[in-house]
Amino acid sequence: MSRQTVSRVINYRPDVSQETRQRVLDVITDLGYRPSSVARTLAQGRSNTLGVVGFGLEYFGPTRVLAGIERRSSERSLSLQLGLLDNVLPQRDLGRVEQVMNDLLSRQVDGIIWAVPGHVESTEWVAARFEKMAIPTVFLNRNPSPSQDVVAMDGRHGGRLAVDHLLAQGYRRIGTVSGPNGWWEAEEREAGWREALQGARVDDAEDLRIEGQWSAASGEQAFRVLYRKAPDIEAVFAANDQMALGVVHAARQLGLQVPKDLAVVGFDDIDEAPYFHPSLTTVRQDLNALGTLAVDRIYRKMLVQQPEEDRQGGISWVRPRLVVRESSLRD
Amino acid sequence: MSRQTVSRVINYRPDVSQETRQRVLDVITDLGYRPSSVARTLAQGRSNTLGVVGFGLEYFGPTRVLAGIERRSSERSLSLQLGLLDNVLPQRDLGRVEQVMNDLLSRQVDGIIWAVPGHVESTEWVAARFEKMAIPTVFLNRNPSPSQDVVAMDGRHGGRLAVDHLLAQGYRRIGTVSGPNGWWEAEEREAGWREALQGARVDDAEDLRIEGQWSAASGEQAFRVLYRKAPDIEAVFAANDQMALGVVHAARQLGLQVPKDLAVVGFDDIDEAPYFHPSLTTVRQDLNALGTLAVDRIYRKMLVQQPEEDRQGGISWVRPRLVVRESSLRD
DNA sequence: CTGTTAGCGCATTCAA
DNA sequence: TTGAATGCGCTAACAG
Repeated sequence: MSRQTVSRVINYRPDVSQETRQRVLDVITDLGYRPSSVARTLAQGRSNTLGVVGFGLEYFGPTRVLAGIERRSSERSLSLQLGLLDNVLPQRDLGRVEQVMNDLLSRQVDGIIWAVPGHVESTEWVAARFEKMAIPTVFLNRNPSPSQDVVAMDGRHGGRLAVDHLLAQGYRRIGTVSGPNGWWEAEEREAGWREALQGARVDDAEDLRIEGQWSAASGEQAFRVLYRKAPDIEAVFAANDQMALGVVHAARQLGLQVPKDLAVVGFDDIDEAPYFHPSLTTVRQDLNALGTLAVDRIYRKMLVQQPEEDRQGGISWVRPRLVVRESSLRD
Repeated sequence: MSRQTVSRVINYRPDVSQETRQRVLDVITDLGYRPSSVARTLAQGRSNTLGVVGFGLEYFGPTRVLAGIERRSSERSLSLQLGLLDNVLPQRDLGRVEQVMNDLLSRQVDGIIWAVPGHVESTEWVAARFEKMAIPTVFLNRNPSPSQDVVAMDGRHGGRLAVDHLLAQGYRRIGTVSGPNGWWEAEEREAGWREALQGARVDDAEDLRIEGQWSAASGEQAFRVLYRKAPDIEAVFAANDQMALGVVHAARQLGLQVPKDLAVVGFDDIDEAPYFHPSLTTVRQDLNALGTLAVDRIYRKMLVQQPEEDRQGGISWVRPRLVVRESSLRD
């Protein structure tokens, strides 16, 4: 029997007779034969593999997104080739970036999901880097661009949800501990805070904004500074749950009770949030959905033969929702 | 110029003249030539890739270990091929396991790190599954076996540290909320608890042991039951920080103050632990080191030509350490 | 429905 | 130090 016939069988081609197919299958299981996807990739030029450029594994968000990507990929029978970056600014660690990209490309991945958090100082660079690349790419959580496919969480909406909730309870002096300057997600959440306040005709809020670094320690530190500057602050929207935890911690040490003296809302809804003391009101993101969407999106791009055709790009938003717990409830 | 010469250049072979080498390198950068690792793998039979079989990305431990593995791999110029399992019992999800293993093997990975948490009901199966496999393999966090290479966290030691700390402060009625029955790591930590108590001649502790499921919710639930059975309980060693958080939560609702009425010690030292209220005493594991060690270990195995030679197996332990905070401090 | 020929891009072996 | 022949395991295109 020829190798061709075998190839046809393992590729589920219809043009093989039933008995031949069965005979081949029997021998295959007998011999424990395992088709080499390496050879197959070389011959076909495609690998059924997705390249994912991620950002560390120390943060909650990126990790959960990756989990979503992994699950959806395996459902679609795609393997993952993973490369992680430690710096939000790829251009600051060119060596590593080139190593990762090179690895992905030389392995013939069929598409790339760029899951490194967006940052003002990197958007230009990333756009340029991918400009001439012929490979289908989907970007996660960065600013929309007409020429790119982006899948993102609507942090602005989330910020509005959080602040509207606080406003609805009568709070007016509402501050925010934002994420690090320059991070796209941080700026979106902050914009949501600002828009909600403007919508309620609350002015002079800019002095109630302070930068954090995502960590609980930075949240604690930030609130200390904020409180010194504006002791009349009534509520805080923190751009993630860890910082919210830090804010609560600082408030307690400053003799403030949460939520009695200070209302706090976080962002993410990490698993521990319901068990904090007080339990934390927060904005929940469906990170898993984000990953799923990214895979589906790139999967479609991969199927299209003409790379020129649906270059339309565009952004898909995933909307977060508010989860109200104790930390924001005025008595 | 022949392809052979090019091949020699990109493989850093010594037998090329300086000028030829330079000429080739120039042309390479000019053309943006990128060697195909697929073709290289096919020709050489090795891929410079590590296969990692991990366990979800929803848990703290496995994720951090993976981070350590990734970092060390990239330092050693190894790529990662990732496959995730959702069930601790591989034999319960045969389809997925075979899919993952098949994928790794058909891609010619040079070694496999099995990073699925050990479980009594799976140890037999896993051992059998890898018995005849010729590929270098290192196992993470499972029971030592003479024939296998295992890298593991010494949870037993960690448990002893936690309980000795409680004993040193005069507590005697020390309970434990363990991890799910059957999980190797859970049983090790529990064994540490038991050994420490026996070492201090504290008997009758078995009624103070209750099973949790790693989650904060399960910890809360467990402590409620425990407290009902034994209201004289003075301290709790929880097998992870989330459950410890749940215990604190339950205690508070039961009218107990931590640490005044109940001392609590966790395990893991998640980033939020210092910011809990009260801040959480816990056993810190260097998960990054665990990953690093695993990569180093398999790297060495990969280099050995004779697969038979150093079949000695053996286990490498990583020792956790105690971090004392408020939740366990009497007075 | 099945077999033949050719080639994917590289490394190994041997010859020059 | 360089080049030529051969094969890694598979699939595309064509022929039968």
